[in-house]
This record gives sequence, C-alpha cells and structure tokens, in this order.
Amino acid sequence: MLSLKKYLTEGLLQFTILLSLIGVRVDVDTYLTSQLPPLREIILGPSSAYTQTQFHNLRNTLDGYGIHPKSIDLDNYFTARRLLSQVRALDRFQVPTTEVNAWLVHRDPEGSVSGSQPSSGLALESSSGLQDVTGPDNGVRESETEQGFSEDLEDLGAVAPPVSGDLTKEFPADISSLTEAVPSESEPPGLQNNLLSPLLTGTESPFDLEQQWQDLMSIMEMQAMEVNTSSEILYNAPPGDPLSTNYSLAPNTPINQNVSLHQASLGGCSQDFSLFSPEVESLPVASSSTLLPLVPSNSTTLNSTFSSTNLAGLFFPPQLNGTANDTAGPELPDPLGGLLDEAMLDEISLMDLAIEEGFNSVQASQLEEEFDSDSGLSLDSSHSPSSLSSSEGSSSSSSSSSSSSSSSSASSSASSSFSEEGAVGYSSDSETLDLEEAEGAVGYQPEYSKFCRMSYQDPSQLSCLPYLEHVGHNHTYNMAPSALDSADLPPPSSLKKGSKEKQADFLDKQMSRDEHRARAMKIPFTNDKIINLPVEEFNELLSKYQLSEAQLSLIRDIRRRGKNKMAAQNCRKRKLDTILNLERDVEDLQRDKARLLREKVEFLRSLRQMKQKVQSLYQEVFGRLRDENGRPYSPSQYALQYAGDGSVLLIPRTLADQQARRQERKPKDRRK
DNA sequence: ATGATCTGTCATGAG
DNA sequence: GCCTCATGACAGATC
Repeated sequence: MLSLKKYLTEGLLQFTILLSLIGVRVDVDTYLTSQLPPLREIILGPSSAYTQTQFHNLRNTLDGYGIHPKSIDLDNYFTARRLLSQVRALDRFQVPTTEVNAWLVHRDPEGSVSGSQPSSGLALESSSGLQDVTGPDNGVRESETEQGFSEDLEDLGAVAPPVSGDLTKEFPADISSLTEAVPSESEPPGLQNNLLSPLLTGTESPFDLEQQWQDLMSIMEMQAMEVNTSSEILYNAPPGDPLSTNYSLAPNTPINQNVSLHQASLGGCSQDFSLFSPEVESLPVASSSTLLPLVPSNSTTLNSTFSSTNLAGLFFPPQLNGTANDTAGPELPDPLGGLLDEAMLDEISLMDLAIEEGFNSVQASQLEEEFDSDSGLSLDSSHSPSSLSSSEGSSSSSSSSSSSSSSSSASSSASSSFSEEGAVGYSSDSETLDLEEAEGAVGYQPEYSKFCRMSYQDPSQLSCLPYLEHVGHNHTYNMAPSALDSADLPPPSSLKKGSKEKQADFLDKQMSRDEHRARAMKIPFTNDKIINLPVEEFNELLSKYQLSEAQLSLIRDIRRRGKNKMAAQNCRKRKLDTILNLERDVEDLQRDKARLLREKVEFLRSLRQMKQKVQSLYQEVFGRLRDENGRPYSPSQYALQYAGDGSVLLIPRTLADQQARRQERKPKDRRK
C-alpha cells in the first residue's frame, strides 16, 4: 500500500514537474479552487451521502478527486488551504506605522500632585518640565531628537533621544510627554516652555475613561499571555502588570531609555485633545467635556486627565510658584495616552493575528517551501495517491463505493461493488473466468472495482496483475456499470496461468466475509445486488430463484449488513464533516476578531491624530493672543479655557491651576 | 507488544 | 409491521 502511494506520489510530482517544464502553469489557486467543489462534496458528502441511498445513483462521480475524510490528504489539503488563506490575509492587514514621539520631560519636585497619583496606573505627565536633564549631551543630541520627534520609529527598543528646551520650543505643540520623576535639583532652570506644560499636564479624552479602560482591558485580556510577555520585555514592565507598565512609570524611577521612548509615545497620545477640532467637538462626549464651565463642581473624572474645561490646567503646570518656569506640573493620568500608544496597539494587533490565525514561522516556512516548489503544487502531494485510493466520496454516493472505500480492510468488505463493476472500467475476461471457476457458484461475479482499487493502493498487486496496469491511467471507472458488467465479459484469452492463481488468491482475499458466505451458500447473485437493489427488485430477484431458508436468511443478513455498513460510513463522514465545519467556523470567528481589533487600533490612531491637531491649534491660538501692550501672553500666567457656551476664554493661570487641582481630586474621590 | 485508528457489525430508535 | 436510515457501542483488523 505504501509503495503504491509512493509510486503515485512520485508520478504525480513528476507529472507536475513535466507540466512546469513544458510551460503549463500549475496554478495553486486554480488547483485548489477547482478541487474544492469535488473535495467539498467528498467531505460534506454528495447529496446521496446525507440522504437515503439512491439506487440509481450508485456510481461515484467524483472524477478521481476523492479524498477520504479521514485521509491524511484531507488534513493536508485543509492545512494548505488554511495556510494559503493566512498568507493572503497578510495582504489585507496593514501593519500600522509606529510613530513614537519621544520627549523627555522632567517634573518639578514640587509637583506633589504627581506624587499623589502614582497609583493611577495611567501615564503621568509632566506639566511644565520641558527641560531635559537626562544627560549632558542634550545639546548634542538635540538634532537627532528633533528628527526622531517627527519621524516614525518602528523600533520600540530604540533609545529615546533627549529633548532640550530649544527643541521644545521648536515643537511646542506636539508633545509626547514622558512622565519621569526627576529630582528637581537636576533640572537646569529656565529651560521651560510653559506653553507646553498644560499639554503635558493632562489631556481629556473625548471618550469615557471607564470605557476606554474597559476597551483596553478587553484587548489586553484577549492577548493576556502574549502581551504580558512581550510587554515586559519591551516596556520593562514588572511581571504580570503590562498595563501599568504601558501607562505609568513610577515616580522617581530612573529613566530607562527604552522605557522613556515608549512613555514618550504614550504621552504624545495623551496630550492630544479636541479643543479646537471641529470633528472632535462634534463628538458628544468631547463637546460635553469642552463645555464644562470653570465651576469646580462640574469637573469630571476626565477633567483630571483631559481637562478641557480648564485649559490652563492642561497647558500650564498646575503648580505655579514664583518660578513657575522651573516647576514641573503634576502628573496626570491619561486614559487615552496608553490606549493610543501605537506601539502597544500594533503589537496587540500583530500578536492577535499571530495567535488567532495560527500563523507561525514554521508554517510560513513550510508554505514558502510549498510555493517555491518547482511543481507549483502547494499541496502535499505525497499523500495524494492515498486520497485517490480511498475514495470516500464513492462510499457516500454509491453503495458500491462503501464497500470499497475501506481499502485497508478490503478483505472484510461486505459487498462487491454493484455499481462499480462497470465504474471501475476494468474489463478482464480472465478475471471473470477465474472467479467463476473458483466460486463454483452460478451467477456470482467478481468485484472488479476492488481490483481497481487495489491496483491503486498496491503497486505490487498492480504488477502481478499486468492486465490491470491500465487502471492507473485511465479513468473509466466512472463508466456505467452496465457497460462493464462482469457477467457479460468474455473469457480472457491472453492471461497467463501463473498469474491466475495469484489473482484468485488476491480476489479471495478481497472478498468480504459476507461474500465468502454467499459463495459458500451458492447465492446466485452478487452481494451488490443483494444490498443495493430496491426492495421490489430485490424481492423479484429472490423470487426468480429457488432458495433455501438458509440462503434467504443469509441474503437478508447480507443486505442488512451492507446497508448498515454504508450508513455507518455516512454517519462517520457526517460526524467528521461537522467537526471540520466547526473548525472552519472557529477560524472565521478568529479572523473576525482580529479584524475588529485592527479596526479598533485604527480608530484609536485616528483619535490621536485629531488630538494632535487640536493641540497644535491651541498653540497657534494662544501664540497669537496679545495683551493691551501688544505682547504675547505668558503661558505660565494665562491659559485658554472653554466656556460653557463653547467660547474660549483666556483666564489667569492661577485660576486654571486651581481648577485643574479640583479636577484631579474628583477622580480620586470617586475611587475611594 | 501495544496503543491508536479504522472499519464492520449489532442493537436500537426514528421516520 | 416492514423497510430504511442514523447512530452509539463494540470488536476485529490494521497501522
């Protein structure tokens, strides 16, 4: 059997290679597509497989594409298809560009507010600390910082370049804050851009914090294992706490450059808000938040992090002493900052894909090899012969096939193939003669279908049956049974006597127990007829012969067992098909899940962009404001704030700062 | 030799 | 009641 498989496998491969050499393209997709209907029919079973056995539909018309549902070829087939679909899915998935805006901002130690919120778990942002005191080489790295500020960084492990005050000046609006607790004494004074500090102080998400947090949790839960592992590595997170790692950095924690970069990106997300963005303002939540008045009682949880009601609190350090420029603002949690972290989201998305689509490197390499093969066949053809040999489809559609489908147990096959006698296309006269001689029973006919099937399965059998050699090449096994009815075949004339005995033995082995019994009982017709004839014809057939009670009993048993055998095969096929369908459903659901996750990532990214836009607009508006003397307002002394009617007010910084503090307390109280 | 799997068979119930 | 089919369970065959 194995040797025959190998034989056919090699033959198939060689044939494919030949096709390739002569320019005939073997298209994998076409191959699979064209294979699918018959294969699916095999798997699902032709209509007859799920219905009553149709006597007039006995022949298997699967055109040789039959693959036994339990055959390894079927697994290979679906594996290949799944891999193909996964590869194609890669086209659809656009890996988001990772944009990391790294800003190292130091907080004034007086920012006690920040110290009071380390447990928030969210990104703590420096409100005023724009001074870069990460190292003495700040100036040297300024240029690259600026460059890194605008360019997309794909490598999250990249070192975050320090940011100098000049640089911030250059990019006051687009601040991706890094929350770091840096000792104040290390901060060089006078390196502050107050305009930036409110951005760093906190941003208000247009979405509900709780919702965002739940969304994040849902994402993280789905990717708990993988995200946990990777995030720990990537973000230097404490084990088991990827969220806090992503969103916060404990105060007084020395700056880890890798972490700093990531934190910077988080901050960048968090600082964006929709103050001036029409699109964002149109959002219900955003508009509601922006309309919040200065009254402290109206401040919400979001205000602490995205205080649109108090723009001063956002854009200015909450703590303004005499040298406000030197102070760092409180670190406020930013719910969206972490959510919008592209690096995290990308990773989630990618890992989700990797997990849910089950596309690992091994499979990819295997698939690649398959596609790289000269044959052009992506399917593992090494098993194809077995699939041909075990034509499950025949069993499902015809009674004859049911007996023959069990190739390995051909010796125990219950019935000869009534329909396949002709379907096989085998027309060995000698065979008929030998069988009749061996049987000694009138009307008993050999099972040519089994010959054919065995010829597929065992090359040795094929070789010992030279007259069967053609079976492997022609496909006349689908011919009408009547055309090749063995009973009508003339005796062979060219068969050698030496092979006759082998054939007889072989046929004898191929006979099922019931066939042996029938022969022993001298039943005058084939088991196929016994099993597959409609009851009326069956009774009519019985009436034509004078049969003993024992013979009649045996015939009934043969019929019952034969039908039950087919029923069992169909039943098992259905069971297997159900499993396969469920498997496909699971895969589909996993793909949907991955797609939804990708969409969510895109939405969050879009939100971040809008917030950045608003941020820049704020900078622009504030920068154009002039006092009565024509001088610009100091960001440390004034801030913009939304009024309840939607207008924007310029209010003193102290007032804004007070409000910001109130808004910070609210969420804390809520948590209590 | 042994366990897993395949396959045929029986018993039973339903249509 | 008979026939057929579906299916769980079992056992032998096969891998």
